Amino acid sequence: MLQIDVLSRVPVYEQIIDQIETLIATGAMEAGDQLPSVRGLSVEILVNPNTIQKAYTELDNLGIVTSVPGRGCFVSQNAPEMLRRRGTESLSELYALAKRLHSLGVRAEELHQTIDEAVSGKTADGTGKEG
Amino acid sequence: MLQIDVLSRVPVYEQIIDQIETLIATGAMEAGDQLPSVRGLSVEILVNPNTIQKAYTELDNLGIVTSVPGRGCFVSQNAPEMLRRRGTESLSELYALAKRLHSLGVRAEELHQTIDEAVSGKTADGTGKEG
DNA sequence: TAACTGTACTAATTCGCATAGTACAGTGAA
DNA sequence: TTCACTGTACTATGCGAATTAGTACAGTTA
Repeated sequence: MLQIDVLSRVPVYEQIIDQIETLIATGAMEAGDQLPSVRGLSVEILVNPNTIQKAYTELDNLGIVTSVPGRGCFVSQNAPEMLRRRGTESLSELYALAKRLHSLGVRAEELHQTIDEAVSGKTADGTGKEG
Repeated sequence: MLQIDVLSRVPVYEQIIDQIETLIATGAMEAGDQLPSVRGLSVEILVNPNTIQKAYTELDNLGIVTSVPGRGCFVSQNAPEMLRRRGTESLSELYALAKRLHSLGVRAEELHQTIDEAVSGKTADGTGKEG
């Protein structure tokens, strides 16, 4: 289900958060759906249960999931709205990164083209920008 | 001269690298210009000399500056070209971030608008996206 | 000679991340 | 009730990156 890269600079618990957010945002998971149990997911992706719980707790604090002791962890009703708001707030990161690249000499046209590629899911040069 | 944010998740030595790169890219520093000495800068921005040296060493490895033992550290002749190449390579980061924001529900138009704001150095909503 | 420059070490500290283990309480079906 | 599941809480530990501290060496230049 989830793909964890232990070599990444991004902490495992953040990778879990990001991927669950993506699953919800893309419609792969809907409001009311139950997430994998803390212990079950820890076995599946070979990660300590504490790390899973840390991710779930943060998702709960973000209002994206709702944890019910004894029952499980479920996608909250207003998760899509929270995610969109979260994305809009993160536009500041895009702003800062674009500003930096532009200051380094990258043309505005290249920046816009990269946005188009990201939105369409394609790359113009085939260099594999995911990696 | 340099502004260090010790509360940032970005390591101090990376902040130093980024800001010196920006100074060169914007023309505030030119090829042949001498950088502050390791010890001098450490006193000025209240950072350990080893941290300064780590930044300088990395800038040297990137071909952006040239260190001369006994003389000092200078902006290399082909620094602008190296910076532009570095910026182009970093487009993959912009690609990944844009892809993620789009998956969270942020419209392509908002992404392009943010790029425009970053390039022009202005914000449409005045929320202070730098911060 | 003296004061600067970059460079090269070792040691210690701090902090975030992750793991390991144990324990407690709520839920729901057999 | 019993049992297996659920989330939650807590302590202890290990690890690695970042940073600081201190010392030392060699080249440059007035």
